[in-house]
Amino acid sequence: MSGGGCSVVWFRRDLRVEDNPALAAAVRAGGVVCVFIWAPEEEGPYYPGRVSRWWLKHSLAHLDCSLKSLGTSLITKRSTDSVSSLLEVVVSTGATQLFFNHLYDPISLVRDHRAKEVLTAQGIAVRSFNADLLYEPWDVNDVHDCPFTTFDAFWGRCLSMPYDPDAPLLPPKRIISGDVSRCPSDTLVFEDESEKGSNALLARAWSPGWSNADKALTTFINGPLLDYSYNRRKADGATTSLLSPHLHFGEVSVRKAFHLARMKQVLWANESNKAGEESVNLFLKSIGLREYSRYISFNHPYSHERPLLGHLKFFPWVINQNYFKAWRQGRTGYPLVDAGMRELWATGWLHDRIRVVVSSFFVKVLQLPWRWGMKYFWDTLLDADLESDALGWQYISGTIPDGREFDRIDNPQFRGNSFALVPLSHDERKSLKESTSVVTTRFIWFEGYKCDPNGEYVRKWLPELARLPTEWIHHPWNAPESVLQAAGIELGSNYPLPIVGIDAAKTRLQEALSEMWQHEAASRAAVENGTEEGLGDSSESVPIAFPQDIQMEENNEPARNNPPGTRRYEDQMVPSITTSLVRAEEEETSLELQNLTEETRAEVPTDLIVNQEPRRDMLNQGVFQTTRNNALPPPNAAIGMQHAVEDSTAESSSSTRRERDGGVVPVWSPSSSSYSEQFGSEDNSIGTSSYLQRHPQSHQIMNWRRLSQTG
DNA sequence: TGACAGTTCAT
DNA sequence: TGAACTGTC
Repeated sequence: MSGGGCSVVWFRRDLRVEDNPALAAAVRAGGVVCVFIWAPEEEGPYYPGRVSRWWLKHSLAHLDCSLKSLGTSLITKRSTDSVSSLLEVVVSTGATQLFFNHLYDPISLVRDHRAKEVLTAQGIAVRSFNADLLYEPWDVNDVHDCPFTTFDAFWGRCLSMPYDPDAPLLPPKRIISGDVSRCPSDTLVFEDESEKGSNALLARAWSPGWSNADKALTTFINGPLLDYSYNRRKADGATTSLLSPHLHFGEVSVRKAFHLARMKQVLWANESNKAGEESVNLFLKSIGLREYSRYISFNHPYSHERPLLGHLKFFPWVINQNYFKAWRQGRTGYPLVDAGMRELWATGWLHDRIRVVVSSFFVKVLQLPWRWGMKYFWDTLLDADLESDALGWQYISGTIPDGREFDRIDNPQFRGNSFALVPLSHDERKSLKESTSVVTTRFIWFEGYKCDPNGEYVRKWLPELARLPTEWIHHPWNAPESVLQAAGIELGSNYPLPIVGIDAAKTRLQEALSEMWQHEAASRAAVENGTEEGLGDSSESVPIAFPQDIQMEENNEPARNNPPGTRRYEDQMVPSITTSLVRAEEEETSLELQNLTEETRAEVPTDLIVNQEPRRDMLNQGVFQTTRNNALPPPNAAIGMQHAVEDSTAESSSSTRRERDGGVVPVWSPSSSSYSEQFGSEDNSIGTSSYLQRHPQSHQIMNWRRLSQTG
């Protein structure tokens, strides 16, 4: 044991000992105290769901075990204020240094900045590291030194950076423990009695913990990766990497995954194995999307609750809690959607393709507000991840520049080939011959035939449809009565009729979109006239509250011991999932968060430590520095007036640059505090979608500074 | 080789 | 829908 002068390593979502830069730096510095602080109330409405807490519990136990074998252990603290608890740990152990790895969700950005400030003020040396990304968000910029606004451009840049992502670090061989005799652990409670039964099933399918994650990675790289491109569209999870929950909790290093996959790619390229090469590209792209979600979150910290494209704030979402309930329960009448929702409920897992199916349906057919769907995913997914889920839902909702176009449920295809007008098959013609119908085409749900061609997935999760022939499995509403009878199905009775017809959905979508554009135009006109500043802003920027039935579903059963601030979905058929507290005062909370975050972004990192280590530490000089509006391209005529005005009033900022390994780390001065985010102009339009070309007035990302003023 | 139709797939 | 790709003449 070493006495004072030890280092505290603050573990969060980096629950591994391998390639953990904060841990490695602490080990090099001498005595180490490892701490995990459980303060879920700090997450506000994003209190972790049942399955997510289950994972965390086991991952922490696993980490503790590894640390014990290396010579120390994991101190756990229950808290409602992470920073205060952190300070207590530092004081009680006599530590002089704090090390942690970066997170990029809005709450962590604020919290970590505060931790740096508070501890630095106490004379503690604070250093933070990149353990979660290939490249830090502020290192990936376009030729104007602005952040990218489309994935393709972003990822293209990542793959052509002048320096490779850091090679993964080996686990420490031994850790000298700091003095924790005056720093006892709290017992952390991650599940209540009622949840234990459901959670027990999870252990059959999943093994949390960093070394299990490492095994999963190796298994995937040496096995399913080869056929990843061929298999990836199938609905069952057997061919995906299954790494996402491990990645969420930082049990596996994304850099290790990247380097291992790249090595395979080189190997397969030498063997002229085209499919293998393509598989690696696709796998790396999915890693890239995860990177991009952090990038978006860092550059637009409101992206989990506001559309990034301004005009979408005028979209009249359908506020229908019965639709929402039917979707959650898997009773929409669309078999693939229902199968997916039931799998999600039962297992906490969904194949990526099915996530796209159920969320597209949610947004485009039911036209429910995407944040409701995102919140439900948050509560139920094993790999719930705020940044990735926000990006996914914004993509599906068409609220990011390269997202799915919203105005495309039109004829006759629903984007993504989900609905297609197809000729009747031979069998169908035959079966319809007896009737007098002259129909020769029909709508089917085409996506179903792509990712579940034989209907096995649907039959697995919807046993009531098990006897329906494959021909009709994805569109039972088209099946002849005789077929339904033979399969024991009575639509509207033991399986629902579609709750919304596709034609009705298309009609409503068109009406809603024209309403949206009208409001958008009116708002813009008002702003340009200077009469009514931001007409419509008052409603636009207030997120639609989560549904009452979630909010009001208090759990009244006294025997249950829910974590504070949780609610239940009582209407679900499967018992015992908890959902997080829905904010009662949504508006205030958002505003507070935004202001806090803005404050964070407006300041220079207070990284006062002189770097002694050669490489990775240098990367951290610019940690959580603010934005780069000093490098914005000239205001574009196509961009709304209010932006031009803001640009003209924006303070110019100065920056200095430091050389690092051929790269450059920006260090921003306090004068770069004004934040004005906008899209580049046409000349900057790498990957600009046709949608935006058709609607240049919408070619802007919602300005977050204005939001915080008007929200 | 090149024009053209059919196809596939979107981050 | 439309860009990129495939196959045919």
